[in-house]
Amino acid sequence: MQRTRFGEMACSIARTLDVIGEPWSPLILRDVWAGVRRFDHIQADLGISRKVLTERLNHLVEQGVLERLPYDARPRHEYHLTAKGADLVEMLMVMARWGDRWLAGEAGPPVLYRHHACGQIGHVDPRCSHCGEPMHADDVDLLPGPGSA
Amino acid sequence: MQRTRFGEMACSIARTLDVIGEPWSPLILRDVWAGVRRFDHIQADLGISRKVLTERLNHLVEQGVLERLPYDARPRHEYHLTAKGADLVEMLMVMARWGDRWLAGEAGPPVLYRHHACGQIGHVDPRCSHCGEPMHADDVDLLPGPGSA
DNA sequence: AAGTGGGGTTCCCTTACGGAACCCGGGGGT
DNA sequence: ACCCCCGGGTTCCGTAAGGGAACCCCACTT
Repeated sequence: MQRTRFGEMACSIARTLDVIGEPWSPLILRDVWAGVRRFDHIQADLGISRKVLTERLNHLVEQGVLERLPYDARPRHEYHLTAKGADLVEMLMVMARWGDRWLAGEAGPPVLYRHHACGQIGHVDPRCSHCGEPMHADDVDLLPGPGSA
Repeated sequence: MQRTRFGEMACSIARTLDVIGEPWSPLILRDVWAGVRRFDHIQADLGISRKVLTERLNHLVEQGVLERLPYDARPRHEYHLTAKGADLVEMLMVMARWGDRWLAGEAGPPVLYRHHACGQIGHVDPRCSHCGEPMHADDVDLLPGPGSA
């Protein structure tokens, strides 16, 4: 949606926004992740306009985040996450965690996450890939990397 | 920006998008996190229109993600992350990680993250808060929570 | 032959973005 | 005292994007 294209910036956050930063895109990914995979189901679930849903789905398919798969001999298809798209789900889980903490209020979280490995309800916890200790805002320094030109 | 307000939905992802989902907002938070805290500096760094920057900053302050702090006797101020805002930085780090993996290409990541605890270059790795094992798209089941009404 | 359901297009209206110009208050220089 | 600058916005206008509803095409089903 944005007039300014973020993809040109030397910033991985900006580039990521170019793929999934348009309005509705994260919610579409959430739906597909949660098993709502068909055009009309997504449209009904989100209340998004059909026009915009078409645009978003096409963009996400072009970007390799979703793929369109037939589920019938007729021209019927479903949207599925690719590996690239499945990798975005951690971003969704982090967003959900933040909303649970800061916005859910009295009622508590709308959705719980049960982790297969331990069978318990948990949430996502960002840790350093190197040492495994927590990795939050104040735990890192930013340095220019090879692609910083 | 979105016409439809996401805040009403029983979904923490949608509610989070209501706070930081408008175009430019994540990049503004990135700038403030990285130490670019003043109106004109952010404006120049992003190339965003002054009008939209004003709107975004006001919204982020209203939502308690940023605070406006004076840095001079004159009416001069800087924007800083609140605790609520600092907690969003993990989302930025996850987005950056995804962009680094899938979009950076030959040149490599534009920014490196050095973790204070271990002093090494690393990236954020989402793990289960309960057992500490990795938590990715296929590692969880979604269950209705207390706030699911 | 008429109906239905998935999956989109098309049209029109309104809202929000982008850009540039303008404004305002407090110093500082001369 | 006068003028200019600088941070931090506000105003105005043209254009592009979102929302909604109607329409369309195709492959069955009855």
